[in-house]
Amino acid sequence: MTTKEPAPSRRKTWQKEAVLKELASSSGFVSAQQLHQILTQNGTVIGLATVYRTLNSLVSDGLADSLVNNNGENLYRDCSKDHHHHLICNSCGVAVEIEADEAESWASKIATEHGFTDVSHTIEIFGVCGKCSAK
Amino acid sequence: MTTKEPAPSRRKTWQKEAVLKELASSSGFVSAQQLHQILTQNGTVIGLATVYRTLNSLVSDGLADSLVNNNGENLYRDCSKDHHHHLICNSCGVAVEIEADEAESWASKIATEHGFTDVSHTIEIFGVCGKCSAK
DNA sequence: CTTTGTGCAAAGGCTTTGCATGCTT
DNA sequence: AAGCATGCAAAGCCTTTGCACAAAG
Repeated sequence: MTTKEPAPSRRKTWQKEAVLKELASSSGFVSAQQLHQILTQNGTVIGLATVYRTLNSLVSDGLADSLVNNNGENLYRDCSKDHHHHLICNSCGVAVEIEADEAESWASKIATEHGFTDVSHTIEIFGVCGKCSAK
Repeated sequence: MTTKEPAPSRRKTWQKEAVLKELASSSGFVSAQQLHQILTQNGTVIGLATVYRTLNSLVSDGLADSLVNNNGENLYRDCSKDHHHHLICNSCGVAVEIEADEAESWASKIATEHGFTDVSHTIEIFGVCGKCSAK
């Protein structure tokens, strides 16, 4: 396994700015398809492939974070936002932002103990929220 | 979004036993395709679709856990095994099993506080291991 | 005998890629 | 002018599904 590195973005295009802007104005994680749909609805005509490519380059440039949800979709988030995690309802999909200082420090401690550097992590909790389990 | 529930398994077949047995003898998480490949190599002739279906029913029966990795693949694990997490090297792919009691209890505490039930979580740490960063 | 499980192949959904064209520099 | 970025469509992957046949109860 080798870390793949899509070429970083060298040129400035309105497409990239549009994607980044929309990503920034979204709260929490968004999928590439959602982002594309939102842009389209806003009247921005942009190719789906471009959204994917832009998102991927944003991630490799460290401008965005990504994770994979339980449906196998990639979700993206503006990296400049506070680093936090989510508690996601498997039934209605609602995502609650949670404080994860404890987990944060635990993760970095573990990584350091094992000699790892350039550490990142994925911490997401799934379950069924109160409303849904009441049904 | 609604939690889907494939019908639970009612009949006993050698295919199910083979899948469960192989899952049990695997350490950590395995993908459906890996499992199918292993079974095939062992001389067990079984359909890929059957492996998928069996694995899914094992999960809904609570006999197996599943998660999605960064490539969008579903990974499965025998539920009876210890619950642990991984520290994964982005460069060489080595995966170190880590103790995560702290994180475990933190996760369930958070979920409970927010009224969530049927909780599961994904906690994986990525980084570059000592060997790779030395290169 | 009835019903569920299996196999195979086709279909689905998300993401990546090839290629020609357009835009940035 | 030269080269990266974009769009579109085709191709790739993993997973699910339809259907006929085999097996379990």
